[in-house]
Amino acid sequence: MTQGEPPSPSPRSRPTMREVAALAGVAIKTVSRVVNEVPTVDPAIAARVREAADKLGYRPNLTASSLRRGDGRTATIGMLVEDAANPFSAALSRTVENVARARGVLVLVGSLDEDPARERELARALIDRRVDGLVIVPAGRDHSYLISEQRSGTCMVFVDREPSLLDADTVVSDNRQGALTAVNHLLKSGHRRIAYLGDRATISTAAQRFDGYRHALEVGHIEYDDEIVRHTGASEESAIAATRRLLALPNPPTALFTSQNFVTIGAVRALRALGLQDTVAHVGFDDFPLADILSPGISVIAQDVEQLGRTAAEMLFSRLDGDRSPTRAVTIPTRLIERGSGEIAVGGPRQD
Amino acid sequence: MTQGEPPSPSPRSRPTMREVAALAGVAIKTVSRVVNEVPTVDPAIAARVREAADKLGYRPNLTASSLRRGDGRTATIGMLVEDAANPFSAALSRTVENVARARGVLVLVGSLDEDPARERELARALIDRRVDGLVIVPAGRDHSYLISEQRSGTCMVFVDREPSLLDADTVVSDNRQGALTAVNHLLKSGHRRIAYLGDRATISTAAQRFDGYRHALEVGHIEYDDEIVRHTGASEESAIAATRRLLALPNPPTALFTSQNFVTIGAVRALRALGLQDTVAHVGFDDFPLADILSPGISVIAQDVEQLGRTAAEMLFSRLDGDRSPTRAVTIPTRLIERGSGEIAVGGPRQD
DNA sequence: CGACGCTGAGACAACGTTGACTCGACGGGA
DNA sequence: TCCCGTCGAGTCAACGTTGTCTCAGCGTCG
Repeated sequence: MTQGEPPSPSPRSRPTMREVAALAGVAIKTVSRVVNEVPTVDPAIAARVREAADKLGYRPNLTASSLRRGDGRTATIGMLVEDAANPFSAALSRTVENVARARGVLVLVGSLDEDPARERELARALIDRRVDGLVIVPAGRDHSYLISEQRSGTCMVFVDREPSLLDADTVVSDNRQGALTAVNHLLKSGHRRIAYLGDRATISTAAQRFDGYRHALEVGHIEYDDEIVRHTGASEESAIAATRRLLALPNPPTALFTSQNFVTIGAVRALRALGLQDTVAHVGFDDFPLADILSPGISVIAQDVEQLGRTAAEMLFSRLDGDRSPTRAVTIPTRLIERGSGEIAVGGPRQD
Repeated sequence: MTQGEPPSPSPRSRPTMREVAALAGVAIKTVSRVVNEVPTVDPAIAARVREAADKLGYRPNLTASSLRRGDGRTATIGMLVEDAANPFSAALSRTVENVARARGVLVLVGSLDEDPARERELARALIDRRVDGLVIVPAGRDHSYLISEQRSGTCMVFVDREPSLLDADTVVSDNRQGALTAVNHLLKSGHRRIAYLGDRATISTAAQRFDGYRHALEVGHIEYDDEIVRHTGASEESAIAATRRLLALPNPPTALFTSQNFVTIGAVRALRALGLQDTVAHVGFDDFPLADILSPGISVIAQDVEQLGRTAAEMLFSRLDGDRSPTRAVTIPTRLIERGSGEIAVGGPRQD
């Protein structure tokens, strides 16, 4: 296991402009000018300064610079997601990173794990580091604690879920319409007993998707039945258990609408374990990798994660660029992808 | 789309200790003491200060604080991954985040997309922000540009891939042994014509896995055949094409060893498209979600991503805590998961 | 030939905070 | 009663950088 030398034999600290200036025989301010590429520096002197900087391995200190600078910008934004490891959050933060990258801005990422306390802590931690702005997938239901931050000039955009008790820019998927489309799609195949399986109803996206579900039933003149509705957590395990219970009912559903990623996967697992994957129709909200390769392929309402992230980031940067217009709420459409599971007719595999 | 009021009607800047001090009628230093919870402050005064701070919505400025403080710590580390959106990188950065979180440290994440220039840029950008340390999944083959940073006191740990031309702490999976295990496993089922399909050979992990493949063949007295070895890029598309070409050979392989995530998934797609998923044996390096739910399930050499990330983060923090011992190279074992695809016998489905 | 504008570099202070030091008040022991 | 130690709060400078101002030197034009 042991390999080499101590990593820093002489832990002397980082060179500063002062040292570069001394070596180049100029004033600190001149070094500053060269580093910031101010054109009014004699090329010969600039070259000497650059040489000295290279020799010492000088790197500018952005924290000091942003402290002194007029705008106080740190060229860093904060991003709060549900869990950096889950595909949705990962894709979202990557998109935001891409937009930020184009402007030389870095992204501090934090995972909330659906914990409102953690949301507050992390938001504060980011603000304490004076990030230029925040992109937030909120976990809590009360964002009034951000009002003062907003007034202090911290820009923020909410993605995927709306803020509560706070007026801020927001970008969300059209959850209600997506759910409605999903359920309508199942109705079209003749299903009349369609179960709802979703995340906790306190989560705004889940609530909206549930709302779409109910609305679709209403329009289709299907009586709502509490028995085949389950608001479980967003874990595969609880979704598996819930699906099993649903299908063990005396009058089981012939179709499932699952309103979240992990819930969908849990349902898929449960259906396969019961050998019902070709019998019970299933549409899930939010696409996931390999959904197309399963048999049957899983039909989903796909969110445009890239556009969610890009729009949010662009809104944030336009605020940072000085946009003072009223806050906006942008809705990104979803799209149904038919892969097989959602096209199963009542009582068995597709007939056509 | 339009919603509410302008987000910051009075963009007055953030209150500072000075203003809190003025409101509380004390000196700035006293505010500093209260904020830093120095115990030698009169409780009554401390309460007054806290009240003033709350009233103004005061938040300490960590950039200023870290600038002035002796250690210059920013309570922020940088993490460079291949692509924040891919499952391996996402899981890795989440684990690092977890370790950092326990210490009140935030993580700046950057994606390299296998671009060495981007690696240098981003590493510099992080250093310019004076992160306390770096966790790097390198893209390049020359890290000598980091020597001066290391000497300047920036701690760094490499994960998943070793550094080149630089002596630094490293945590990697046992790639060679993992590949060896995979190929041995296929040999055990009687396969003699085992194809290798992997990422570009310039990537150190790919090279090591390829090395394990060759070594296993050697030990098994199987002649190495260039024709069934493909060093493609890490994309599903190129893996699909390569797999198709392999299986169209006059003397096609009876088993596949795919040495990377996306390559594995590409091979799975190609096999299924050809209807050969139950005929050609297949072991992939690196596990992926839903690998168990496919039929057949995909046998893989699973990396312990959590331990990779945790070990790397812990090594970094122990350096930050002053550990000056020689650099270490830690190897994390892998483990074979049998799910079906790797247990297919020569010439068809498993017989037992 | 002298005044003036311009160009390029340096001096100085300040960003928000904290380390090192100072100073006043209070209490206890001789 | 007086001196000194202690405790709590304040003053000052500095972290590394940049905005503002100043100033020296030079060329130009009347």
